Order: sequence, then structure tokens, then C-alpha cells
Amino acid sequence: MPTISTEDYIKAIYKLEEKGERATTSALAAHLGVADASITDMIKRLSEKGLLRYEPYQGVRLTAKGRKMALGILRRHRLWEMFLTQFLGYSWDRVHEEAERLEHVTSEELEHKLDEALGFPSVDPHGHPIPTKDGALVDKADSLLSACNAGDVVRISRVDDDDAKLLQHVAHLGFALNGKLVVKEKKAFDGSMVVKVGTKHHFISKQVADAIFVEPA
Amino acid sequence: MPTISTEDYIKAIYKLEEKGERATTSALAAHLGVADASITDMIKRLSEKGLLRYEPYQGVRLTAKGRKMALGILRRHRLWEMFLTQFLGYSWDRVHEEAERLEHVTSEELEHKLDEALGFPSVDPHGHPIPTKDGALVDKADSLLSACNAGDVVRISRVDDDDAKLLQHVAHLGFALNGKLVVKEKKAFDGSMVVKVGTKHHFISKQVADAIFVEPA
DNA sequence: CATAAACTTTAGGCGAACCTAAACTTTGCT
DNA sequence: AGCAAAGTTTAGGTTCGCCTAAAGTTTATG
Repeated sequence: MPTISTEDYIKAIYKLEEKGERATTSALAAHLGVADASITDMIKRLSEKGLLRYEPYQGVRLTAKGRKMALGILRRHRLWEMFLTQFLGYSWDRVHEEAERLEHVTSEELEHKLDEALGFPSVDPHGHPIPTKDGALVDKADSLLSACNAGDVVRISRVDDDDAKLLQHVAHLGFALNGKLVVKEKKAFDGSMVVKVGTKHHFISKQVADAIFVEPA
Repeated sequence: MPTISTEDYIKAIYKLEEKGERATTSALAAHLGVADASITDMIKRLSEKGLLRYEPYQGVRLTAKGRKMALGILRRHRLWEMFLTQFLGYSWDRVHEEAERLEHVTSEELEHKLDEALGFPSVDPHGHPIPTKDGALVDKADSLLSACNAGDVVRISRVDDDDAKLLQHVAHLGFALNGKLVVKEKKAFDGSMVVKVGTKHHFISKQVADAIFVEPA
């Protein structure tokens, strides 16, 4: 069984690749909260295990084996998030941290029983797709709210789950998964916007708009 | 936060003390599946942390702090066992191993939400009492089935949960928590017995009778 | 296009948790 | 009591995952 650290590294690399960014030493160090030198160290071990390809000074890329591991971790993480909200009444912003630990101690049987008890869900509480058992991941054709323009009418399809404060903030504004938004204004100079939610108008910064994915309504 | 190893050691020591046995180096080594020398090593670290009292060659004893930790771990373990059976349809014999991992990654909030979702249960699926949040543990006034004699009529109050094979075996015989048993025969020379469960008679070895606790019916 | 700034790796170390082999205590037996 | 067997500790080593400081490489800029 892989260690918790191994899983955390693989997940961090996967996330960077997902976002289209290069998984560099410094980016990983920032994400994982460890020193740069520790990344170089660990990366060598992971590359020996065939989880990633490493060329000094060039960053890393997951191998098929590494990607498969990442998807397994993501699957368990998202199943737990669903479970915590559905069965234990956890709120949106509290599930991530908890799932972050549970994902590492989940047997195949438990993974399956969770899936079953939840009715084989396809997305987690933040709208992220749950990878299937064999590692398939449907990627949504949604786009960033920050890319929308005044006049656009959209539905919230996905919200980044790794910042509890942000989630709490947007929940407080009345934003919810699948909720309707109307973009009223967009300031060119800083990308901030005014959006209508229900009957209310809210100002949101670019930072927030960058964490929300939407689909045309 | 204590490490997983620390929690495993504390739990193992607690269990030995519970059974009235001395927590010696070799007993711990056997329970934890590590070399004797590793126990001596770790025990020194734990004693520096104030979790136990250690006198070379004399075995160890938990301090109040250590006992409190042990009860917390036990509480989380048993809540998870309940949860797995009640919410995910796990069977008697499969919950222990799973809870063994989950107990180490359970926040206070999660512990409380589990407790709540289960309706604040007082015993786990094997009849073991669940310690309260503040470390109180009601000990049952039950006794070993192996101590019963022919003619006794009893109810199963508790079954050791750490041997999946044994649990599977007794479940297969039709034994269940709170189920009625009638002791028909007891062989003096090896402690084995014949007991009636429902309408059926079963032969059980002393080893099995030593894992089952009963109360007068 | 040289050089400073930014980034990455190497070198050397540390603590946790394990190991084996050897030395030392305690216990139990005759 | 004396001595062997059983149990325990010490000594010395390993791997994992981290650290800091120093050296090396890449990139960006004047």
C-alpha cells in the first residue's frame, strides 16, 4: 500500500497537470507545504516506483500508473465528501479537510460500499465528477465564471473545494450548485463582477470568479 | 496529533491491562507484530511523552493521560464499527479491520457527527461498550461462556472482535448478540462444550468459548 | 549577451519506527 | 544455590520523509 505522503504527492501532481500547469519543484513545494529540496528527494523515490517520469530541472509528469493512482485517490476523496454531506449532515465547506484524511485509509470494499450506499453518484458536493472504479473521468464542458461577460446567464456547475473560507463565502452569498447566476457587470481592469443570485446582487472579486465553473443556463 | 503507531501501542497496552495481564515487551511485540527491541525503543519515546510509566525489565503501565488516549481511540473504533454495520451493511466479521484504520483519522467533529447519526449508541456491534466523550466506560457484569456449566441458560452479551475467522465461525453457528444459549454439556478435560442455539446443538471448543461473554438469561 | 534573479539540486543531518545480533537480567528448575 | 532458558535491553543499521545551507542550472533583463 502506498504511504499517505506518496498519495499526497501524486494527487498534487495530478491537480497541477489537470490545470494545465507544469508540475515543477517549487509549485509542488508550495502546494504540499514542504521545502523545495524535499520535493526533489521524494520525486526520485516516486520515479523509481514508476509513478512518474522525472528529468532534472524539467519538472515531472505522471506515468499511466501514477495517473491511475491519482484517479483512485480522487474517487475515494469525492465519495467520502458525498458521504459526509449525505449521511452526516456536513456542510459544503467542511468536507474537504475530512475527506483529505479518509481517502488514505479506504479499502476497495469500503470504497464500493460507500459508492453503493450513495447510489453510485457521478459528482461530489462541489460538482466535481467522481472517477469510476476503472479510472474513467467525464470532464465537464463548463468554463470559468471569470470568463463570462455582462449579460451571460449561467448555472453553477462546479466550485473549487480546497479553500474552505472561499466556499463559506460563496455559500453565504446564496450560491449553490446548479443555482442560476446572471452576470450584470464586469470590470475590465481587475476582472471583478456584479452578479445576480435570486433577487440579490453581489459583488465578487476575480479571485472568487476564478474558483467557480459555470454552464450556460 | 499522535502518530498511528503511537495510537496502536497505546491501544495494545490498554487491552492487555484490561485483561489483567502485564504489558510486557514480548506480549506487546506479539500483539503489534514487531520485534522485541522495537518495543523497548518505542516505549521509551512514549514514556517521555508522559503516556506511560516504564521501568526497565518490569513492563509498562499507562498513565492517566495514556488511558485517556486509549479510551478515545476505542471510542472512535467502536463508533466506526457501528457505522459500518448500520449505514453500509457491513457484516460482523469485517468491521474490525476497517475501523482499525479509520479510528486514526477521525476529527472531534467527525466523531461527534458519527455518534449523532447513530443515535448515541452505548455498545458496538460485538457488544463492547463505547466509551463516552469524557472517557467513561461502563463495564458489563458479564462472564466468559467458558466459565459456564451444563444447564446454564445465558444470553450472548459480548464477543471478541479481533479475530475475523472466529466471528465468522460463530455467526455461522447461528450465534448473535443477545441470542440465547443453553449449555448442554461441558467436557472437563479440555473445556469444550455442547450448546443449544435455537433448536440446534453445536460443539464448541474452549478457544471459542473463551471469546464469548454471556449474562444469565 | 552577460549577469543577476529565480529556480533546482546536492550534501549533510535529523527523528520516527522499524530491524538483527549480541549482551544483559530475571525466572524457574534441579 | 547455581545455571540454563526465557525475556529484555543495547548497539548499530535501515528507510522514509523531512530540514537547512551551499552549489549548480535556467531564465529573464538591461
